[in-house]
Amino acid sequence: MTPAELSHAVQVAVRAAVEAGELSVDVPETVTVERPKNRDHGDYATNVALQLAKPAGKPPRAVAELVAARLRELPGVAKVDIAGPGFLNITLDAATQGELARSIVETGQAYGRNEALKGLKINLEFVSANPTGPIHIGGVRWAAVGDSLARILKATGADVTTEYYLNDAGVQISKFAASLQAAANGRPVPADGYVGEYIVDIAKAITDGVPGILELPEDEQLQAFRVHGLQLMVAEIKRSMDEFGTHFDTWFSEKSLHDSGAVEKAIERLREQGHVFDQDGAIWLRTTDFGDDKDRVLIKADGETTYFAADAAYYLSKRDRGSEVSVYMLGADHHGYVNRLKAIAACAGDDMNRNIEVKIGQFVKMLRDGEEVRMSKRAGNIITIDDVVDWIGVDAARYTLSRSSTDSTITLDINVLTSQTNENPVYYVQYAHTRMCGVARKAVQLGVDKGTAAEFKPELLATEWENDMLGALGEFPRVVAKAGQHREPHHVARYLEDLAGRYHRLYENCQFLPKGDEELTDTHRARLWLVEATKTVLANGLALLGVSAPERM
RNA sequence: GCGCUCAUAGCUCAACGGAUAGAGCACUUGACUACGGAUCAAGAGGUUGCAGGUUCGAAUCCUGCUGAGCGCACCA
Repeated sequence: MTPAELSHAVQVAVRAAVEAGELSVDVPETVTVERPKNRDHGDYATNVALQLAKPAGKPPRAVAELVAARLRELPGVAKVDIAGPGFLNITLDAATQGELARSIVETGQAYGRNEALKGLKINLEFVSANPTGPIHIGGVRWAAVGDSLARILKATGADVTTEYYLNDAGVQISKFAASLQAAANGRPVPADGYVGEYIVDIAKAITDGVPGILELPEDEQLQAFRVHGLQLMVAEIKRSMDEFGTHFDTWFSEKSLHDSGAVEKAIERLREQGHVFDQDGAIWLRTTDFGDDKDRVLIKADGETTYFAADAAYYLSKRDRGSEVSVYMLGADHHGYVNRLKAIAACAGDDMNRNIEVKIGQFVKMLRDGEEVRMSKRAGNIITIDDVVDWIGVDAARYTLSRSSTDSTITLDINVLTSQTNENPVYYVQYAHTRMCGVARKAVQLGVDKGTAAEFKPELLATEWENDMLGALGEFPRVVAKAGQHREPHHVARYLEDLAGRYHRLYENCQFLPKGDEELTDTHRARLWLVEATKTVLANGLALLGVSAPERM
């Protein structure tokens, strides 16, 4: 019996009590059934009686008794206790619980998928770092979290489009081009220009690849560096993302918004909604109508459109392309943008509490020899995505960056991650998977297998370790759904760590295969089903994080 | 000055408003004639920054305070 089925059963029990006239309350739409931390509290616990006590006008324990009496009648339910202030602690038959192992094995890669966000069209934009330099550590966090989130949202039934917004227009690109030109000509980098080895490398790649570029007139030469530099930098970013296992469905060009007239059209649309006004020779969007600190300029007095105008056009583009929920993942230094971005949606007539979500991710701090390594694209002393991958590898990088809530700043100690990689929990999780593969290999060696589904005897999975494991496996779809709904992939990572720990304990306490001269028993077979189910969940979970599930390490 | 985010074990971090706040690492003590010891068992480690409030119940929600990071452009 899955948690979802049990939740439904509890709800039915409440309804029966109401229909029998024993309870006078509205039947709740959903009933929370959770895995108690303390196993003395049964396989599952529900607080439904506590929540219904007040509206029913009865003591919680009295309500609990009414529900418990009905649950006890259900097949598969072994015991129902009332504990504490009125919790219902439910214990299932071993066979009912054990059935889950077969069900998971048969569901395979699809186990964990759910429909919590069924059909919801989500546009997920992340990284979107300026193409004026390599992706730095902050962007790496978003690459890991954003890509994992996309996988999780898909597993939760959403229709997801991932997107990288390329700021390929504007002043920063001009500075980038000027920096390349200066480097190529052996001139000092202009003020506010970009420095760093990558500038020299790209400049060299351009002069090598475009013969005669240094003989062009100054302005033509600058334009050539702009075009080729942008091209090379974007290619470099795409390569890094690809190697990091991060996929974007769309690479969206800011320049295309300007070139196509989308920016002007967006302003017109916002004007029709009545939120655009003229003042001091500039054209403004009245974002203060929707919680922003101040109104924002769309077109400056000199006639130039602002970056904010492109943002507005970009939001409308996402909307026009079918997005119901546009999720922006921004760094903590951009938190001031939250209100103005949401105001764009509101000014366009959308629901700013539903159609747009802006997630703020806290910084990643890196330590080396106990000192913080500052990251600055302009200083040239930067930690790039390639550095991180070289140091700790894709799996460890993705896992480490995905296992914490984006709300918290995280500190990565380079010395620890480079010298003692086994301190990273990803190895703990991956090792559990390799051990399960080892069991499978050993079984083949012994010439035994778990038998057919019809031969599987779920009631033999009765020890506390097996029960713990089954309970944890049953949680997986709910964990994925929660991670998707909260847009927080770290729930999946933490769950996998817990699962790996349970597996290691199970391994210590339950023999899966016959030793020496022993015969293969039904208990062995049942446990092999459980091991395979566990392996399935671990592999599915790691896949959601974009981390490999190795067969050997 | 205004605003956003954060504050949990020595460290890095968890905890749909639920029961005794948990993992990993580090530390102490044990377990390898094994299905991979990259493991397990046990121990120690906490007034969840401080003070109030809300309720059956608060690390979680509300208010104030303290501390930290960040942001407050007709820049991009």
